[in-house]
Amino acid sequence: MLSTARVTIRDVAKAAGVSVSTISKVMNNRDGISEETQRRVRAVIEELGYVSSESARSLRAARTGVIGVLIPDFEPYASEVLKGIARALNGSPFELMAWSGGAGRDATRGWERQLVARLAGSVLDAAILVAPSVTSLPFDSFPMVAVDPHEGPGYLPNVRADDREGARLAVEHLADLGHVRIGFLGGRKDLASARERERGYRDAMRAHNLDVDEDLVVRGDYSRAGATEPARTLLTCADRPTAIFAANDLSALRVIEMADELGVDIPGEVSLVGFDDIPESLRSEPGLTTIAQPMIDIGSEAALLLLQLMAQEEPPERDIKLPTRLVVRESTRVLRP
Amino acid sequence: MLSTARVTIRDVAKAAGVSVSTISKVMNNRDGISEETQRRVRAVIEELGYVSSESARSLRAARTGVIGVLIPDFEPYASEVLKGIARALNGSPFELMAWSGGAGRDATRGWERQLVARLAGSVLDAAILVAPSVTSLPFDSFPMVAVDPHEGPGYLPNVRADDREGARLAVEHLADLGHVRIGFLGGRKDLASARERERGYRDAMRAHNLDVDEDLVVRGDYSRAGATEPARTLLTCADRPTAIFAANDLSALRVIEMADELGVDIPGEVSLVGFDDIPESLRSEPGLTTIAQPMIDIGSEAALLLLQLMAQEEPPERDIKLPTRLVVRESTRVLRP
DNA sequence: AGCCTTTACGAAAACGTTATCGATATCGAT
DNA sequence: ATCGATATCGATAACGTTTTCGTAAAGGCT
Repeated sequence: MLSTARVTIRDVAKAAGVSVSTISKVMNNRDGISEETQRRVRAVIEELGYVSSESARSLRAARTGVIGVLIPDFEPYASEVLKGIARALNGSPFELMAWSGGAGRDATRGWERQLVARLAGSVLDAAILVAPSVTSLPFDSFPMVAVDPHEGPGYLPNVRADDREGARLAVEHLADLGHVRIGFLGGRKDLASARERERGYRDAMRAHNLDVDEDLVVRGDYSRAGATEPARTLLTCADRPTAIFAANDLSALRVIEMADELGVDIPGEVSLVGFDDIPESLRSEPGLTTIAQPMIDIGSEAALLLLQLMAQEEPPERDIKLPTRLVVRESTRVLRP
Repeated sequence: MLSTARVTIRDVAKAAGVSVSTISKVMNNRDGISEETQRRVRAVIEELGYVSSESARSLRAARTGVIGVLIPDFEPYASEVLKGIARALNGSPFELMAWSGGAGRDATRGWERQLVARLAGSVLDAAILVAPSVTSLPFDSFPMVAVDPHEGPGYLPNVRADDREGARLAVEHLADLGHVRIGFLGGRKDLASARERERGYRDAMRAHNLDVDEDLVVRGDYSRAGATEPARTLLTCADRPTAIFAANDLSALRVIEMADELGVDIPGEVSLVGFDDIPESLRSEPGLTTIAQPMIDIGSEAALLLLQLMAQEEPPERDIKLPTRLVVRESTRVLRP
């Protein structure tokens, strides 16, 4: 049982007294093999515990039956989207693989371009790209769907939240609480979502006749670490804002940590709103008021869209935008003068 | 740019006017290639946008630089563990891949056995198995670590929670609240964790001089769907228990749904404790009292252990057991007669 | 009996890489 | 000028599959 060498299709062929091609045909349920031979071959396969090598199969075969999700990192947002994708693919004939290549060496040309090139057509039959940052991809016949992509509609078929409206909800909530000096901590500038949320922020500020102090507009990269300096800037600047809208929850959670370090009370001195409603936001102290986006549904919709693309069907909608909603917890409070 | 055919190493060789071997050597930073040639080759690679095919490379090369996490499904528990693994692997030279093959056709011989056989040695350099159910795996030289495995210590190097103690905490909590008729909804019987939690339940019942009514001991499979019938049994049986300890949160959440359907009030009529403390438990109505296990830490520890194994180091401990703790929310209440 | 179709199987060529090893060319030393 | 060492590169054989195509045998038909 504890064999060190892999048992190959050749071993099976030899043991069964037939050719390699026959084994392959049996494995893939091709016809042209007699019942009798099939039985014998299957018995040998079972006995030797033969399983075909994925890389060899991928290399040769046209289809692999696996759908890949390419993500920058296994962070909370991607994890939730993944759950949704898995749910939608459950019962389909496809296997699901998630590959995180963000930290890879060659970030210059876009991690997703590299990953797609490496995996497309051989390892993968199709892919869902989460937060891709490149404009074009060198593959036309390869089915792909983007979630929270770089470009807006028109680029790849994509699924996203209504980022602008969500941002508007966030600012409106703060304005309703009486806040005037509202700072903004932005996200990865290469993503449409970050730009849209900033637009929503500016729209809503204007709609409420509030001035945008450009000193209070800073940007991170959606990651926890990337939010450190922007958060410090906002919390320590001369005329500190009384409220902050962070473009995603991970950044907002970093603001909470920084505030704690700096002795700034949230929501006593500063109110804070995030975006996403990742599970972690529920556990923070104080609980984070945030704009919830339906991450699981986004994943499911993306998977469904991809399935349609793979079936050569023209999907009814190639730019799917899902609604957000405000979730009020403890990180926001009425401004007291 | 929109080329339909893949650009192979041969194309690059032709374009650069050198042999295929030279391209390969440049790609892999082997020496024996002059600076001058390297520059020219790299330029062509850049120009053509060449990226080597993962499957071809996997097939031939000894190492791939990829660590795989094999999970039955992208459900909350596995997702949290994945976050921990990703965190520990961040900064390491390895890429991370998660493959979900549980739903695969051939569940008979154990999904992880199939997956390992398919991926080991070619696609993957090493693997972390989450909740594997097989006793032995046909690979000795392939580094593997199990999380929440079938067997207890001695099988594969593994990381797990202190399941028995956790279960004890759960029952003790219910007993302290005055409950006597305490039901148990078990998990996948092929996993050690499920057996340990049941043992912990029985231990604690005995320790509190409570009888275990075998009619109140039912079993699911840790999944939401699998908990449906056991949950119904417990909630509709003649002499209904006043409290239920579910072996994991997913099952507990199903109990909440069932109770809602059946018009049973939680915690008014039945108290409920889960196990895991997955993010979803925080959002349930009522909030689920549960035994928290450090899923992220479990993932990190597993990754660290795997790294040691891959470096041929003998790890200080091959059976890592992490502590649990009781988290009281709203699904449990003092028994009122 | 002759011919054509069908069935069952095998030989061999891919798939795109990496690794081994041999072949030049260059150079310094005798 | 000869020799041996060193640098640079290319042919070629793998890696483990799938697929195409050919072939032999068997069967059905006139």
